[in-house]
Amino acid sequence: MATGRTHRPATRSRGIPEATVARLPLYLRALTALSERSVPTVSSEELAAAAGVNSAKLRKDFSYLGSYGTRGVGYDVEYLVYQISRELGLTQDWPVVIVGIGNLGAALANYGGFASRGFRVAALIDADPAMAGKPVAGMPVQHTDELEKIIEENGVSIGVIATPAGAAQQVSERLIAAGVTSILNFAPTVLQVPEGVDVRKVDLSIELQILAFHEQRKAGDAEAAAAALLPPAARRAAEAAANRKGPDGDVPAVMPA
Amino acid sequence: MATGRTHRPATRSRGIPEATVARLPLYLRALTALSERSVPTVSSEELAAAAGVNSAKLRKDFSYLGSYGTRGVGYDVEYLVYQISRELGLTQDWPVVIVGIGNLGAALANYGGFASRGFRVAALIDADPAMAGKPVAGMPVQHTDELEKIIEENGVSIGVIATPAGAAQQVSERLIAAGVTSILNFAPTVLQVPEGVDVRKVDLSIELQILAFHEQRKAGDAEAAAAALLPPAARRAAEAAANRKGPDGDVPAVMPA
DNA sequence: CCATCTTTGTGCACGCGTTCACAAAGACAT
DNA sequence: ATGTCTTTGTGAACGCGTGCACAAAGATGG
Repeated sequence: MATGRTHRPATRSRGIPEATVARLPLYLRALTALSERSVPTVSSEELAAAAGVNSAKLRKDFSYLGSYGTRGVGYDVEYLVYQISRELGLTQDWPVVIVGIGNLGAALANYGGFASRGFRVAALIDADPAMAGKPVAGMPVQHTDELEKIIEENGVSIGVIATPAGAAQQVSERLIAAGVTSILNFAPTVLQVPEGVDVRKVDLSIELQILAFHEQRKAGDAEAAAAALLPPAARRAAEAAANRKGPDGDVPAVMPA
Repeated sequence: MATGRTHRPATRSRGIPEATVARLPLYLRALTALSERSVPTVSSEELAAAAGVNSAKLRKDFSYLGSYGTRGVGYDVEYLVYQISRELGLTQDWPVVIVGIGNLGAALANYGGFASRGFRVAALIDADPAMAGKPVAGMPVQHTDELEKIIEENGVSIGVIATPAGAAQQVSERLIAAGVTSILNFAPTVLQVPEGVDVRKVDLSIELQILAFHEQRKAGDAEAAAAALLPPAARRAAEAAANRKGPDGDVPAVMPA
């Protein structure tokens, strides 16, 4: 997957382990799909398969919420949907602001996943005066000057940062000063935030690098294992590596982020 | 942060812990910034601060790569940049295909973070015939029919899925059949993949839900602290009642993803 | 060459998360 | 009622990751 957690100092929130919280949305999605198909109950085994986790883990996760299952039968889908939604705080409306309406910010504004599940885009904010007033996802972009006013008037507590890396820290500081206490950061920077503010980061570049590491390992293993018996993918990867550009192989092909 | 890992069965790759691998790109970014400012050496303390981690953790991470530091001095920035790049496999070129050129796919295609660090967008692929040939990020979109050919001709081993949820599983199967062994999945679905294929997922909706959980907890804590010390059961009942929106309070306010 | 000072590298202990395996609980049939 | 069968809920063991704290290593100055 593509993100890591930030600043969660092992503070188990209300007795529910952080790892469990991170999986609840996964369960919720699977349960919602079952609910749409009018499936009344589901066993831990089935649901675990749908969510891609171990069934024992799922049962233990649910046990933190309470005993909502029936032995010999399974879990009531509708009831569980409600319980998880409530636990995650999705029974209320969360106004969200998106700061930085470039390619990514615009894509986020158009993303359906925001609108569903209780998240409402309260405003789109950009520092470029030329963007002000332009409609994106059926909503006029507002200038950064309005940031504090928007947050206070709408009671926004969650902010999404989709600005360039250079602006992210400053934006986060303004968001926090205005009352935001949770930030989803798409900018490739480590945000420095005060105690009590939650930051989660989504970093495409980092995810790719992690994949590259494993990819390289696979290729290397395959190579070392046998020159013969190469699986097709590894063989092609090796070829691609051999096709490397330029004979000057000693300078790392790394560029600034 | 905004991602979770998938299907990493505690298989410590080449002796480097997965948690360390996930941090290497972070260090690399901080080091690259130092390198641009022509800083020759850096201590574990300084670098850890820049990367937002504990200095002991950083030193232990580096110790898995080898002993690249000098006691009393610190780490040589350029050398470390090279070593980490090599370890992550960034000294070679990784051709990548992006499947699903909607808002998000287009944003990804335009994202600078791909072009840098050895990742090269080899092709943009979409199932919509109307998209075929249209230029996105200076590159013509190709139709899904060409998927297998593109992957094989370019030796692509990393695929990015930015399609709607419904198409993701099928796309992943085609990618894998054609030789892709690492997938970065932006679609809100759990991909079912065979052994040996790495999947990382980026799920905006899940990240927001996790933030909402903590946000609710903060609000709840403040409330509970302010109000008289109600027993947990009573408090949860009160919350449930307060959280009901509208008069039709028995239907959970959750929508399909 | 020796003393001092800085900073690395790591042994160790602790806590979280995962998984196994099983007893308890309930449904269902007879 | 009673027995059987299914599935939950959880005790316990294990392994990974984290962070402390310190000894070893080297630089630097006299």
